[in-house]
Order: sequence, then C-alpha cells, then structure tokens
Amino acid sequence: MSANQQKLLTSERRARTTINDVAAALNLTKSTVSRAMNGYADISKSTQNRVMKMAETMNYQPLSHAQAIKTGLNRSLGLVLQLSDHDAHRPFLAEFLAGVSAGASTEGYTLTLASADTHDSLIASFRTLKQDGKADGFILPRAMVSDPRVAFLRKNDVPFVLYGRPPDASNCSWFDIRGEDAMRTAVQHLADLGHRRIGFINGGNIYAYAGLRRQGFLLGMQAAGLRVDPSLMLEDAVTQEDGFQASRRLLDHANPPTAIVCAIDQVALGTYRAARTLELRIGIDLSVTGYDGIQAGAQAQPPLTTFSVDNKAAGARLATLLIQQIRGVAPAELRETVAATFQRGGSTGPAPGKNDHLSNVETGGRQ
Amino acid sequence: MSANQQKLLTSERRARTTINDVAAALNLTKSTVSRAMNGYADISKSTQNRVMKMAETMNYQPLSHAQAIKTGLNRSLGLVLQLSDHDAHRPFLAEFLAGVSAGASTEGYTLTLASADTHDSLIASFRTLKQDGKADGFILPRAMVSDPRVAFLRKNDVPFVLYGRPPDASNCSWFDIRGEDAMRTAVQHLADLGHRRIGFINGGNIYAYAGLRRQGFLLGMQAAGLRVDPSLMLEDAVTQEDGFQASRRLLDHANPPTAIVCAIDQVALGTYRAARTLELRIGIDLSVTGYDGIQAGAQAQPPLTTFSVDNKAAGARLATLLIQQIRGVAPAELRETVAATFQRGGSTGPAPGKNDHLSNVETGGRQ
DNA sequence: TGTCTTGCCGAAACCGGTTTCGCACTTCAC
DNA sequence: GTGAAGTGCGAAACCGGTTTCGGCAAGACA
Repeated sequence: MSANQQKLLTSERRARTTINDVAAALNLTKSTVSRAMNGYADISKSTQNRVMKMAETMNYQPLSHAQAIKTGLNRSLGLVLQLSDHDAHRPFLAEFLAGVSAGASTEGYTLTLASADTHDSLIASFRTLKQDGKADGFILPRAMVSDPRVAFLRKNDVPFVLYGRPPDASNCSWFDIRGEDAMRTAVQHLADLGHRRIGFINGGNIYAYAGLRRQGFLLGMQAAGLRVDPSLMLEDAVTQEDGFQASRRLLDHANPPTAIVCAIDQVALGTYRAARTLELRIGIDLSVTGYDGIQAGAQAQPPLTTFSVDNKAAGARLATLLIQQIRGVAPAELRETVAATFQRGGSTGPAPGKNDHLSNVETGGRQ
Repeated sequence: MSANQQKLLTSERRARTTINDVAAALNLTKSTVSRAMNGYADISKSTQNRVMKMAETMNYQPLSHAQAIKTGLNRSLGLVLQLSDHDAHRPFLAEFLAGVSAGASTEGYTLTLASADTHDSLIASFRTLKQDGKADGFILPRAMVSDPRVAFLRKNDVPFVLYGRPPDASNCSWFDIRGEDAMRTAVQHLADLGHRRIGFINGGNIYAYAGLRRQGFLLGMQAAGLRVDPSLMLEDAVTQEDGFQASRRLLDHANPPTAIVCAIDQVALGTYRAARTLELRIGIDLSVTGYDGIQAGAQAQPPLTTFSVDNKAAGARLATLLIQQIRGVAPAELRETVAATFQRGGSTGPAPGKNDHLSNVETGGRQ
C-alpha cells in the first residue's frame, strides 16, 4: 500500500484511535493502558485515572471484536425470534426490540438478532450464535413452562435472562410484569362494580404467565369472597378467534357470567365479537377486562379496560440485567418484577341484573 | 492455568477448530490455508480443494471477529429501527426481521439491530455501528423521498440496500414490491366492476412509495379511460384515523366516489369506519381496496380486497443483495422488484347506481 | 546497611485470523 | 546448459487488543 493510500485511509475512513495511540499519548505501553482500563489491581490509581481521562478525551473505545479474539466476549446480546409465536407478541415487538437495543447501547453493547421457525433450528441458533462469539448471552422473550432454551443454555453455562418467570427458577434471572396482580385487581374492580359471576379466559398454557394469572384470578375471587365456578374458567386462548370461541362457551352457559376476565387483550377482543353476535352491549350487559394494553383495545368501542405493559422499558431492563450477569453477577440476584398499569376503559360497568339497584333502567338482565 | 483447567476448557467449551488445526491436519501453514479459503490465485487448485474439503469435514469456519480485526468486516448486517415510524410498519416487523436474519444466515452472516428515536441518534447509530465494526453494511427499511440515511451512507461509502425505490437512484441498490402495479390493478378491478368515480387515498408523502403508487393510480385511470377528479385524490394518510378522516372528506363530497383505492390497508380500515358512520355497506354501497395484506384486513367484515406483500421474502432478498454488495458487486446491478399478490375480498363489488343493471335490487344508490 | 516485600509498570507472548514478501522449484526459450 | 519467467508455498509481520511474567525502585524490617 502506498503512502498516499495510507494517508487516504487515515483521513477518509477517519481511522479509529487505538490503544496504541492512547499509550503513546501517555508515554505508557499498551499493556498498561489495557490493564488500567480493565481495572487491574497492579495499576496505580493515579495512572488509571490518567488513562481513563485520556481515553475519554481521545474518544477511545476498545474494538469489541479485537477484545473478543482473546476474551471470547463480544459485547453483544443475542435474541432469537420464534415465528411460531402467536400474534399477541407481534405488536410489541418493535417497542420491545427498541428497548433492548437502547438498554444494550447505554452499556456499549449491541443486539444480535436471529430467527428460527422449527424447534431444532431454535436450539441450533443459540448454539452457533454463542460458538461464533456473536452473542455473549441471550434474552429469552416469553418464558415457557418447560423451556428448551433454558435447558440448553443452563446446561452450557451461557448467561441468559428471561422475560417471564418460569416454574423452575433455579439459576435463572428474569424480568417480568406481575400479571397475577393485574388479574387480582381486575376481579376486585369487577367485584366493586357488583359482579358476582365472573368468568376467566386464560392465555397460552405453554407459557409461564398462564399459571400466574390463573392464580391471580383465584386470589382475587377469594379476596372478594366470590365462589369460583370451574366451568367458568377456560384455558389456552391466545388469538382473537380463540377468545371468540371461549367467550361463546361462557356466554352460552346455563348461568352465564356478567363479566369476563381475559388474560390477553386479543382474547378480550374476541369477547367483543362474541358479545356482538349475542347482541350484548360491552360495558353494560357484559363487562370485559384484558391485559397487555394493545392499541386495538384502546380503539375498540367501547375502549377496553385493561392493564398496559411498557414493553420498551421491559426490554431495556432485560438488557441491563443480562449485561450485569455477563459481568459476573449471580443470576439469582438479578430478578425484577414491576406492576402493570390499570387502564380503565368503557368495557367494564356495573353488573346488570334484577337485584342490582345501580343498573340502568333500560339495561335489563338477559334471558 | 493448570493442565487440568486447560483440559476442562477444551472439553467443556468444546473448543472450536481453528485455522491452525486445519493447517496441521494437512501439513500446511495457516497462511496457506487462509489464502486457499479466500481463493487467492497463488494457491494451486488441488491444494485449495484439499483445504476446502478438510475445512468441511473438520467443520471449520473462521471466527468472524478474528477476521474482522484485520479486514474490518464482521460478516454482519446492520438494521436501525425507527420508532417514529407509523404503525403500519409494525405488524410486518417480525416477519421482515425473520426474513432478513434468515437470508443473512444462509451466507454465514448475522443481523445486528439498533434503534433510534430522534433524527440525530439515527445517524449516530449508523456511524457507531460502522465504526465499531458491528455492521458491514445496512438494510434501510422504508425508503424515503429525501433520505438522510442514504445521504450519510453514500457519503461515507458504506454499503446499503433499500427496501423501496428512492427518486435519486444514483449508486443505490434496492428491493421493492411494485406498489404502482398494484394500484393500477386495483383501478382496473374497480373499473371492471363498473365504477367510474374512484377516489384515491395515498400514504405517507415522505416515503418513496407514495409517488409510485399515485402514478400507478393515474395510469390505471387512464388505461380504464376514466376521468381523474383531483378533488378525489388525497395524500399522506398513514393511520386508521387518517384514513377515517380522509374517507369522510371523500364521502362528504358533493359527487362522492363509489370506490376508494387506498395505498395502505390501515387507511382502508379507516374507510370502513367512515362508511359505518354514514351507514354505507362496504362492498355494496362503497368499494374499497387496500395494500399490504395485514391480518386485520382479512378479519374485517367484509374481508378487505387488497394486495398482500411477502415481507419475510423481502427481508431475505434484501439480505442477500446487501451481502453481494459487500462482496463487491456494484450497487446499480443489485436492484429487484416483485409484484404484490392480488387478494380479492368482499370489500369490492359492482358499482351501485341507477343505471347499473348488475346492482342488486335492494342495493339502491344513495342520495 | 542488607534483605525482603510490595507496588507498579514494561516486555513479550498470545488470541485467530490476513497479507506481504521471498524463496525454492519447475518450465520454457535460447 | 543456462538464464528468465512463472508457480506454489512457507516465514514472518501485522491487526488491536489481553494476559503472563519478570524486573526495577521504594519502603519495611532486622
């Protein structure tokens, strides 16, 4: 390469400042600079400060893949999309990914994305991503009850953080929204409105959240002093169509509920459809609550009473938890939950019925 | 490190086979192996074959970040999400990203994701991603008419591929769906059904597709021999609410259209709402077409006549185009378009009106 | 004053690749 | 038979970091 070309490179590609540049500027060797930046004990506090300051002013940041060749760590977080996931996941994806990458970038990390459609390719994705040093650890959206990703990563000692709380918590770190509290609050809210027969349509049974939300519903019923009718509790509804079918079953019940608690907004929208086919007015003849805070719920008529979830913030927290774990913090110490935000819409109203003095005159009970 | 620990590492972390292993197995030096794998001319065909075969059987693949330290290329594609993007983008994101990462992985590449909310952070994302060697090139979703990303990347000689065709095509490669053909087909379809007054609601003006689709609409009108009424052409509608407002304006027209061509499904759903408020029956009193093929359109009553787009395939193609460009193919040679798939729903029907012998008896014209 | 720590840093090896350079060996022309 | 050109590979430098090792100087202790 000619001197001219060299010069061109330096100016045009605005050559990065390397560790050598920093070392030269301080009259130190690069080994000293390296150890100073990594906080080795055998570097004096004063030189460490000098190095740090100089790195700051020279805008020096070590090249992650140059470090990776020796350390094996690339400063990048992995995330594998599963296309088989039901649609409820989709609307959040943009916010969630934005949150993850934002959280990662505040610590100098980046996000590496892969996708898988089959079960085998799922595990293979994790394997190659880790082996090729493309990811130092993984974020696992949608914790499942029996999670093959967890099994694989745990076995291979790869750091990971779950979005959700699995039943087998050993050596896991996680972030989650307390969906169970939301379900409990939903029941409370409905009970306060005078409802006594409350149905429940749970989400996907393979996911960890389903068990929690069922429990939350039961706790709410108990706290409100209401009897639980097992025939009013349905499981495993993840789409709007599922919600429609399940709602029809509940509403066709000999003694139908006056309110339905749904574990997922999409399902609640299915309840809207079911109510429409029966000419029941949502919020008057039938109350419904959801969970997730999707946009379609807010746009529905009437707006859905639900619990909104900040998926962007969740992604950001997951990223920082994972980074801490990669840096050595024990997984069991990295567990966090936050509450969902109750969002009252028009889909919940006073319980209808003859013995309800609150009910509107024109709102007769049905049958 | 003790010999024991060394052994442990080797067995447990299933040490990768390195270039040295391959060289040793063949009694060659690693420099020869490297040049053989990279197709240097000064390596004989026979040794190249031997090396390739051995690499295959030993399952050797060079560590991308080890190469990157010398070459600057990391075998990873960059993609920066813009949260400000309107919602129409969201439902496709999962498929699109899955397509990109799938396309990338077939060539041994991975996908690096970043996000930005402000304009400044957008360009900054590109800059740092490239400077830190986290991305060899970029995929730019949603080409804009005046695209700051393009300006920046072009100036800095960073490879990129657009999803969409910008007006200033110089030195750009792209993949796109021919939305203009779809608009033309939509008009043709409506004209065949007897419609003569056809409105048009275009999408976001900042995006490159808007100009193309408008042109397609006009071509369709011309081909059908229909007069274009400028007051029936509206612009810049990207949300359902936009579509509602625009549709109301069209339907409140003194001489309203009997059909509306929408450049976006979300907007078409807004037309549904507008029609409902005027008690117009979609597909009977008013025909509507969309574009995108979102799920909500298929679920609407009646199902939306639209043009569906395979975003997963698009993502995959974009990835391979970008990889080719990174490998040296000239950008101008990497341009591809495909057609959208016409999907007839119930939202388009015979034109209503007194002089239409096809119209159902009970379907009177309005006014 | 001599020796033994201790603190602090430089020298050099190393990570897994790429790339330049030069040398030995053939091939060909004369 | 000799020189020149061309072929095919090894040796070694290099990329930008990390990590081990060793040594010097200052202080501690006897």
